[in-house]
Amino acid sequence: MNSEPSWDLYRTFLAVLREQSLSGAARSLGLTQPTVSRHIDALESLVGYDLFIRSQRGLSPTEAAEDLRPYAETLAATTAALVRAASSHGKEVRGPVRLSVSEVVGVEIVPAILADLRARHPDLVIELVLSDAVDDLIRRDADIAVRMVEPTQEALLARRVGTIELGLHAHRSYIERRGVPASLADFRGHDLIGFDRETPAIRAMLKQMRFITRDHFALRADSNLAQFAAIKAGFGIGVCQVQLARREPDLVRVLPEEVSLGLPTYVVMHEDLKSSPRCRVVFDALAAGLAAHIRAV
Amino acid sequence: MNSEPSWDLYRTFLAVLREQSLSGAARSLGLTQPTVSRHIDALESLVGYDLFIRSQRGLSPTEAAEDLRPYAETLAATTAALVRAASSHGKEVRGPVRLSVSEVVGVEIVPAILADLRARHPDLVIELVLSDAVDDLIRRDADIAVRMVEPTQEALLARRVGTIELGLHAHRSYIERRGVPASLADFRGHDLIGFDRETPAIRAMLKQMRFITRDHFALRADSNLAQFAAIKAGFGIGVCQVQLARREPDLVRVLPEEVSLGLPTYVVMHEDLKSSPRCRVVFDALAAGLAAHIRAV
DNA sequence: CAGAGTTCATGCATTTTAGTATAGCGACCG
DNA sequence: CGGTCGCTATACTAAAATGCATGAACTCTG
Repeated sequence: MNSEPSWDLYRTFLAVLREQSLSGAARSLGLTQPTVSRHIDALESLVGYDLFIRSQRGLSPTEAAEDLRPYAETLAATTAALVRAASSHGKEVRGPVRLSVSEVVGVEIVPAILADLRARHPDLVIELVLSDAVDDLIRRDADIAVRMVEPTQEALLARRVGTIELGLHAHRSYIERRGVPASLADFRGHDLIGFDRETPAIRAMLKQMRFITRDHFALRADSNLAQFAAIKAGFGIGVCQVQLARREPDLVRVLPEEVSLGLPTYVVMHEDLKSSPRCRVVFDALAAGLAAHIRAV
Repeated sequence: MNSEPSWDLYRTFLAVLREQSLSGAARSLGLTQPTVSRHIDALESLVGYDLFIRSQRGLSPTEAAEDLRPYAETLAATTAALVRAASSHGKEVRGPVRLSVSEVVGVEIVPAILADLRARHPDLVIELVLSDAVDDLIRRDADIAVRMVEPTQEALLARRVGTIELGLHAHRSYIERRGVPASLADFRGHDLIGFDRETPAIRAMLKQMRFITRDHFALRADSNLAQFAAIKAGFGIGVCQVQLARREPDLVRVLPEEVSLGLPTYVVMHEDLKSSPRCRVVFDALAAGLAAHIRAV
């Protein structure tokens, strides 16, 4: 137990965890393999036990190393956030802003908003992360996020932009081929598009459709984007955002009375960043753009 | 914009922020002043602007440096957590566990629980932090926390241990001198002990005592511990935990019907740590100890 | 089964980084 | 007002970390 080790050891440690080899880690860090090797040696002699099992085709992490991984990941995310914050100090709107949104929102909604924003601020750089993880902001994986649950952390600044509505939809070609189900019970004879693994959000949805379980699905996909694409391709009936479906002339809503779920939608940002002009601008643009999207008929 | 800088620069940066001088930072880090100076120089040339204003009596951080501070603090907390996690790997219950509890809980309740625990596990080391900050766990400032609000982060493992009840109390000597107030309106003629700055928790309490405002207090202290001590010293009437007051033979409860507030109490831990025996043991001991304390007559 | 392409480990030279010593400047105190 | 003490900045030296070159072991492929 010497004095605290160099923080660089943790960076190397994480790289080795990710690359599963000293050589790979060295490449990704811009170092050489012996250096990486020495870093890991130092870390291991520091903690007093082995972190990796060496072999000729790489290093495989021990259980202990995996336990330490989340800390190292947090460190990496935080240094990245620090660099982002540092690289864009000042009153101008410039530098990187890291954005975390869901797949569907990131592909179908925000690009237009960002394009418009970028036109107004040519020095703005957007890093777009497609993720639903709620703690992205706390862990500094992102500066700004769009989330469908109300944020409860005090350190977060949230603005509600309306309610995204989910509903059942199908392509016109499918409806012409198979007809419209008259009721939920009528689903038995239809091709349903649904989830693969169950998540809390999905459980809420299922409460409305008690007859439906995972077994009824003819296509199972966890990606909402893939589900949406399947609906548009006429594969069958599935859930998607009502506001998005309206933009597609050939999508029709199915059983709007029986199945509807509103997702309160928020733009969320760390409170620390509210004094940052570039984050402020992106935050406001997102809030305005999403609100307009949600209100659109 | 070179390749990523050494993470050690961030550590030095934080030390300089804290010590407000290169020499002080060097002392706290076990480095020398020129080294620290070079680190700061490197960081400044990297971000492209000044982080500190040099003077003969130290360095004062610029606004930009203060903006970066929270990131550096997170880094420090995370490395510390990593070291803690690393230093206690294995099946035995040993090594440090960092505990974050409120002042009152930390002084009046937990010590007994910890003493008992330590007797059973002599290799356990407890780091006790007296804090109410809700994000201590996410930021890895602590491994385990006792909180009076329900945690909402998914990554947290929480166990409810009961409800801590708050009520008005006074020392017998005070009551003998001044009598018991007959109603809330009767408080005017009494010496009240209360808060200095208003917090969300206090606002909830105040709803029950609409007649009372900050101006009525004869003693204002933000420290609940100081308030409790003042009550015990016979200074006047104040709010404290009912379960704690019961242990003091000379404390009597005032207006139990009119003023009562239940705080749902949780022991909270990061989900990552549930596989760590030492954390598990502390978590369970806290849960059991607090539950027993709350149930005690 | 041999050769190409990986991997990690090790010895040595070099570069980088840290430490030592010192000078200069300002504040504080008697 | 002079002496002391603290701070930072700079030149020089020592140490430490890195890179290079190489060797040995293993995998994959033709």
